Amino acid sequence: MISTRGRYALRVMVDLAKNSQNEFITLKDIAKRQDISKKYLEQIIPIFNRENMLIASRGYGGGYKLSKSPKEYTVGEILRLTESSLAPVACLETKSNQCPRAGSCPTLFVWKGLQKVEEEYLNGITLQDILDREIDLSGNDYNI
Amino acid sequence: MISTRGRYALRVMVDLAKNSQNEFITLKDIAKRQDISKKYLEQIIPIFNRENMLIASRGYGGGYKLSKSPKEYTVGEILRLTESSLAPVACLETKSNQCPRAGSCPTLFVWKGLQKVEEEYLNGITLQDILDREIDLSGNDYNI
DNA sequence: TATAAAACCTATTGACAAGGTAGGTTATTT
DNA sequence: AAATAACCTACCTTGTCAATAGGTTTTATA
Repeated sequence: MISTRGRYALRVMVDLAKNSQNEFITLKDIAKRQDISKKYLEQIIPIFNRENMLIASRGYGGGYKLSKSPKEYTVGEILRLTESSLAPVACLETKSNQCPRAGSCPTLFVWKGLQKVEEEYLNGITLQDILDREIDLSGNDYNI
Repeated sequence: MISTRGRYALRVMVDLAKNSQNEFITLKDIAKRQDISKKYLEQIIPIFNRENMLIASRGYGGGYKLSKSPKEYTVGEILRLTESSLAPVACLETKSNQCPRAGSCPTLFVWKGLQKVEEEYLNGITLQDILDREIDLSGNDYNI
């Protein structure tokens, strides 16, 4: 299950994509707009700065803005950076988590396939896709 | 993330599909074969009995067997019964978990789409598919 | 009919991660 | 200098997972 970290991160990125016309947006504003604890966001969002996905500016007049066009961010990469793991089962998380029966496990391919399906889906959606979709939705949530 | 409950349940069902030629198989045997705590399985497997997916027999000579053909069980239904939730995010779990912003949330369609992709994948795999696949794999895990 | 063996039931526990809160430090503009 | 913003690190509370434990009920066999 995707945790609040990943969900909040995505909402912040969408907020930035939507509200920044090349000027810096403060986390304070985003936190208020999204109704998320600013303190909590402060430990999530710097991750993207380290990966050069955001440009940060400290001090008066500072804030964040995207470093690239919204179509160059996928939901998949945003979640990979913020979620502890996107693996659908523990035995696919790390090598050390791999179970000793992996070599003969008849169900392993099920989980590998699930992971593939998920990742392909998440890698196929960009921030721009979300912005485009939002225009369609404007005001209702019936058409999904 | 799929928990041990769901993973173990699937392994037990595959074990039954594979090892039962219409006779009852004890949880003791399955637990030993799968190297899973029998006591733990005892609180998972009766779920399937209640749903008439398994036939249980108590007492001497008793055990479990499938009530239908392996091709009539999907991974999806097995997981839905054993996992607390298959929703990819908390806000899709229950109505009471739905967030107040749902009506205007620009990211909600992403999660709904993810859920759909996952469920379609899991509903598309049967126990028979797993048995068939196992023959191919026999002894190696290179071809996935 | 006693006994063994099986499923079934319910409570409890220990560990761990999620989801924050708190209090500070560093950088930058006015 | 002062205000404001990002950034860092430690802590804490709560809930769930993954079992373990100790029983009860059912049924075939000796």
